[in-house]
Amino acid sequence: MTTTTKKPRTDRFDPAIEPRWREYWQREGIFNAGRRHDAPNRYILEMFPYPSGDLHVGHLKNYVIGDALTRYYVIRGYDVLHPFGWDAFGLPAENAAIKYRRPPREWTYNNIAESKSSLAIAGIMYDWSREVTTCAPDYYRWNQWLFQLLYKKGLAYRAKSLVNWDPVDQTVLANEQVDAEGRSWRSGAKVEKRELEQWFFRITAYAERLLNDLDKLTDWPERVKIMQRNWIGKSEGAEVDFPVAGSNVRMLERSPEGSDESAAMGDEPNVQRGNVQPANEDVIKVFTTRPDTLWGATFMVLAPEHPLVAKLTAPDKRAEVEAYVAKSKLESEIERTSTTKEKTGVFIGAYAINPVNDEPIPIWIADYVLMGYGTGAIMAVPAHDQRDFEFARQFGLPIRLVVQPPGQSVDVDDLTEAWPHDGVMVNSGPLNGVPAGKGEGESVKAAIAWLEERGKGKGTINYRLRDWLISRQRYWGTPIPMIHRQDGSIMPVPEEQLPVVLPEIDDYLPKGKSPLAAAEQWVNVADPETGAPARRDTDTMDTFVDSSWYFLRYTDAQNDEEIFSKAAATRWMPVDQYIGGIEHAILHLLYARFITKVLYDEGLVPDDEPFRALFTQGMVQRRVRTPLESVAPDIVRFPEELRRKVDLPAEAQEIGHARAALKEHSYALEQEPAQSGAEGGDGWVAVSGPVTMSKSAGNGIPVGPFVRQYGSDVARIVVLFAAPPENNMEWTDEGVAGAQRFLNRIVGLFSPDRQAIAGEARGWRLETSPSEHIGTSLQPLASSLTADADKELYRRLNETVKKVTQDTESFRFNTAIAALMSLLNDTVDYRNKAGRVTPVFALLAHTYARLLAPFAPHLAEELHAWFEGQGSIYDAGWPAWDEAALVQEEIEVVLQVNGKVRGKINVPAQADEAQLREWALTNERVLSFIEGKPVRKVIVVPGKLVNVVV
RNA sequence: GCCGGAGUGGCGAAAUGGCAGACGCUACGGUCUUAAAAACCGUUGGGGGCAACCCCGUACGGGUUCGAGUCCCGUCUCCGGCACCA
Repeated sequence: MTTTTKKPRTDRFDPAIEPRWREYWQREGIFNAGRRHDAPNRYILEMFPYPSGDLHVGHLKNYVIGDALTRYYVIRGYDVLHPFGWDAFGLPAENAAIKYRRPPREWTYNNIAESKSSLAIAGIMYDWSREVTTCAPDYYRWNQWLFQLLYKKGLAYRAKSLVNWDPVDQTVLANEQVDAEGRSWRSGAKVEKRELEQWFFRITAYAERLLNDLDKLTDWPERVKIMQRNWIGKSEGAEVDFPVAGSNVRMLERSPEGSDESAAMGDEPNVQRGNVQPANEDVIKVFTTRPDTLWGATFMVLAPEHPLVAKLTAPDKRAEVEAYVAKSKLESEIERTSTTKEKTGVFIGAYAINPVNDEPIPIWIADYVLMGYGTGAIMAVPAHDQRDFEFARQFGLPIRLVVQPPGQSVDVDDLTEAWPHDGVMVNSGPLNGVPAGKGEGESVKAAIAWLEERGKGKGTINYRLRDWLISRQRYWGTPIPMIHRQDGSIMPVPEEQLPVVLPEIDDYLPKGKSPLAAAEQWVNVADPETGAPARRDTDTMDTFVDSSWYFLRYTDAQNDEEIFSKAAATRWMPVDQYIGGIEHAILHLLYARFITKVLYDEGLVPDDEPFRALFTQGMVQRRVRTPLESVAPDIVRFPEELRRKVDLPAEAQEIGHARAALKEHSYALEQEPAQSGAEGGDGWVAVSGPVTMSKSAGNGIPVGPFVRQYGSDVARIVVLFAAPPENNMEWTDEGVAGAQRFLNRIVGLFSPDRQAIAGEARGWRLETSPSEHIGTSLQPLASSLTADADKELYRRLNETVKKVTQDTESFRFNTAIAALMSLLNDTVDYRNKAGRVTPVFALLAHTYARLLAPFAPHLAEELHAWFEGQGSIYDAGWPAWDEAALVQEEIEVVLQVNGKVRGKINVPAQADEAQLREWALTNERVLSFIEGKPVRKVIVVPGKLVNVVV
């Protein structure tokens, strides 16, 4: 694949042309925002990356998509904002710092420099004057300002929260750092839940708006919106107050004689009532989506962490309860929420009073009830909830049917599972006979009305969304700009003292609290009001805070007076097109929407949604070739001579063996590719399926070397053509060769004619009017065309302009490029037959360069220089198709008999229905398939087909 | 378990309800070359036929329609998200 000739060949795409154009674009500021003041705006944005250093071609995909769109809108005459920055705070820098004993800052800025140079080499163009780096004080200053804004608005608060605690390393762990057995990834110690004071953002206050406004986002992928809806997890129901019973209550029991009675008869509940004492002052609030089943609540379950557990536990149960609480504290989230686990729980020796019938019901604790959802307490209705049913069976608790399944009588003893479906209410006092359901006149609404009338509960809405825990006991992040005063109160660092600069420290290892706590000089401050000794908050912010508003900072990145000016935000926001990975479908996008709404409520941004359109691109994958031995031990037995060159037929059996063994590990057996010059493969390797390009998989192709050898334009075509951009795509050598061939063919077609094309163009030069939306029109030439071949090429050109335009705007880059390939094929044929440069061919050449501009920008600019000699192609305007030219004079119409294609005829395009019908019914081939049968019906679709039904 | 999405050649994929497989890759045959590579030309869903052509074919089973890859119902498989969420 490497060319041995040193001189660039004029009939091939030469990557050596690229650096010149990159420098030209940079110098001329072609892609800087604000270049066309009066033109309409576009804000195109790729999710900013964590600066990981050298980029590989997999990283490039995201940027290539954004770059293609940017170039498309620039050539169409828009004023485009296409900025870039770095999500530079975060754990990897800290881990590297711990490992290499160098400041995270140094490591981070080195990586930024490397990544930036990769982007430059690839010719991905940004307005670098707006670069944003989140670890720079002039950025995180505004992060701190934002924190204080939320604090002042009551949206930032401090509360205790359960976190994963590694008792060996004395540190807090993220959920992802705890394995399935609940052990720390680093120390291997059993992780505990520990309660710590943490900072939260009150995102739940925006839950309803975050949910409802999803409907406004018509240009977001449906699945992302669904994921956000699920995450917010709205459910409607009721909050019901269960008073706690005093002493002297008897447990709810099933009466022996009642067990075989049909519960469907609407009898009095077959239970005995205890002697109910007046309730003590404690009330347990319960959230339920099925308040109509209250009459079937036969016990209550609290989360082990529920605050009332300690208080309510009977003295004789205390030891047992405390043991259970301690045990569940040690369990990981994964263990605890495993659905296959058997139900466990402990009776705490206390009773609650069911408010609908004053029955005492026992209170249990169980880990299947989560403190984090609803109120951390449930009423258990075993007949109609599967979890409660399992719990009741496990511990012999009573089950009472209150929803009668339609058309069958049910004995609760025979139930094998709960009945969570519709039916008719029974055993439910005032609700008896009401249909079970959520609609008007149905049980849930009736139950809520009943509760509200009596002050025993109220209809309510519950969200699964939790408040956002933003404090981290970490070094490499934005310091939380708060001061803890002597009296225990907390106050913001005065605004004029911002930023609170992250101090330099030596030891980044967390030790139970933030590493910042060790920076005594930094921590100790004077109380801004009293001058008394006070201490800074030593936690840093979650990096998701940094990334929840960076797109706003781009609109006014140099502003050191405010976070951004309202005018700048109004000019550019919302982002017209946001591009990034699906992995951010929930957290980042939800947080960014939340912060934008907060700023909107402050009157700082013009729109309460940040991203008008969202595109989630697929990843770049590549197969990994590894020595056989490293895949599976059994492959080692593969005879040595077979791992070298082999005689296939003779050794087929062994090879088959190896192949089967490899398949078990999802690998394929392949002969090593021939080394250059050598004949055939000289050994065998195991080849994995396509896996995402990454440093850890070792299958990334570095951007720099690739671009120097093949060219950025080749990389772009590979990535954009191989598959629709939302799909994962496999990077292969064959794909690279195909892209190269495509560009070579373009150069091969136009290069020899460049002077003639430039000369031919003189008379009817394309108009260039950048501010015009539609671009330049192809029409001027149309009327002068006489030859059929010329007319056909002109039609194909217009057809292609239309397709490339529409496909580009709708992210179908693969089909846009396919259309360009197809037109190229036709044009090569045309040029060979014409034998000279005709006006239509020259027009095509000029136009083709423009159509190529979003996808192979360097070559497009080179072609433009050949043909037009001056200026950038991005100021030359985008071609508009000539709609009239798309109409063919003669078209092919398909003839069908009973829906099967039986022939085709060429007819004038204007032929009307009657004519088409006539031609079809007299067509020989059609007649032969009719075979004299009577014609029942003839369907004519003008311009398309005629279907004869017999 | 719940909620989504997707199943089309050897592969990546195309196809406003109207000629299934555009475009590309691979493979095979050919031209050029001492040879190879590159480039160029041709073939490439399956089956049948000397041929003109014919039959079958978009996961599976039904349905709607003159006509279904596309719409509807059911089944299977795969992928993704959530998951003891009361």
